[in-house]
Amino acid sequence: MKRMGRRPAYELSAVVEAASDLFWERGYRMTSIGDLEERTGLDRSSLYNAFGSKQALFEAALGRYIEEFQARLGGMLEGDPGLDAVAGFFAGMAQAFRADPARNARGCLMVNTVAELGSGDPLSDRLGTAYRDGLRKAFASALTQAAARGEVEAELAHPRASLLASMVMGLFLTARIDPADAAEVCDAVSGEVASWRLGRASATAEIRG
Amino acid sequence: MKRMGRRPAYELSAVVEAASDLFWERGYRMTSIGDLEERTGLDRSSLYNAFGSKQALFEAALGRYIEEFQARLGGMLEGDPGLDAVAGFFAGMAQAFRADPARNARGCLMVNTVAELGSGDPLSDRLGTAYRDGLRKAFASALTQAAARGEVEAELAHPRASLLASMVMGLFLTARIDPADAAEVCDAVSGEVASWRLGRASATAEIRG
DNA sequence: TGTTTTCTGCAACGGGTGTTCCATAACGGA
DNA sequence: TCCGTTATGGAACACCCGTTGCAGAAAACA
Repeated sequence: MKRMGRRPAYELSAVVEAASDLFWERGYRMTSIGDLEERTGLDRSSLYNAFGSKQALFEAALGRYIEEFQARLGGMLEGDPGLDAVAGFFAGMAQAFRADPARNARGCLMVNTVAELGSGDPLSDRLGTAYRDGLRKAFASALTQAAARGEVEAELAHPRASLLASMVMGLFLTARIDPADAAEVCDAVSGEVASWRLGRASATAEIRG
Repeated sequence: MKRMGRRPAYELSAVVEAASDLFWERGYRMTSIGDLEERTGLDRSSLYNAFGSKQALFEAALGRYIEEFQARLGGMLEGDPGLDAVAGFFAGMAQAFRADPARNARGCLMVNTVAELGSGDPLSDRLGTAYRDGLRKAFASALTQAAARGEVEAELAHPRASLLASMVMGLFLTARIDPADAAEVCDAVSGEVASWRLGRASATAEIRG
């Protein structure tokens, strides 16, 4: 039989979430072990006992963040999504930016990480690519379904999906400069997306409305 | 009469450029004085004698970068620009990404800096806002002129300019993940911009062509 | 040439970093 | 209760960082 020892005084998921928040605000390099102690409430020794290194804790935080992000992205695909779902996704971003500007001034942990660690770092490369692919696939899936319904042109689904993936990253970065401004850009994107509907000559009606 | 002392053994602009390159590749925090010594060829004491601090050198590097970037942006506005100039700007980005993928995997120094220092840092806030405004004004100017010619709708000029500004940031971030992919997205953006021309229902012709 | 001013090379400093070690505390099973 | 195991708290480690001080070299003027 396996013998048990002293039980942790913390909840691991809560620690990862707290660490994630901190990395999100300050970035990997700027966040020190001391900061993590303060935020998580755990002593350094407990952190090292649980994760082994700062980098491993960072990986755990990134993993958690990506999972959550993918889940929210999956929300866009629920219930036979069409062009409205794509436009709605950006409208939702706008709403989120406006609802809590201070929180959204952090942008996106994954975007920040790619910019900070950049290309060359294996972790950043791997997760950055996965992040981009997740975005692209979600948009491509929605736009392909919209095309099947005759809402948009089928052959533009994939280039437009890639475009929107880059757009999302740009929006998170813009939010880091000015969340209110980013919200307006979200609305503009939403309008442009709506204008992709076949049979309309311009996006005016969407933006005016 | 003013007495002169020993003359510097370096060219200041070359030092700033070398430092800029290094910050561009590794970010502010990741770049150490030792790295800067190695890259610039100057001793620490000479660097401190010339600039006073690491942060001041970074500011000089950022200033140089922004100037150069604004100049390239101004190129878009030369000679009565219209919608083609805007589409061409993104086509030019695509070309640059493809011509030197390794170099462009660094993305954009300003974009990286905003993501790294984030909101809160006064330098990043100031320069980030200036960077975004520069992009927006350039696009707005071109789109407004295009509208005056009847190429596009006038009332969409400003929201679309903001959208494109965020798009550019997203493109530089995408380039950091995969320059070849970023080049394709540039082409897609170029096609979408071309489709803004009044009297066409879709972007198909632009992208097919 | 001598003096003044500036730049250069080298060494060191104080502070902060991520990490490790160890004694002790808390728990489960024998 | 004793033992094995695991978590905790605290101190200390070695290292790297940005920065500074200082003695000497180089240039311009008297």
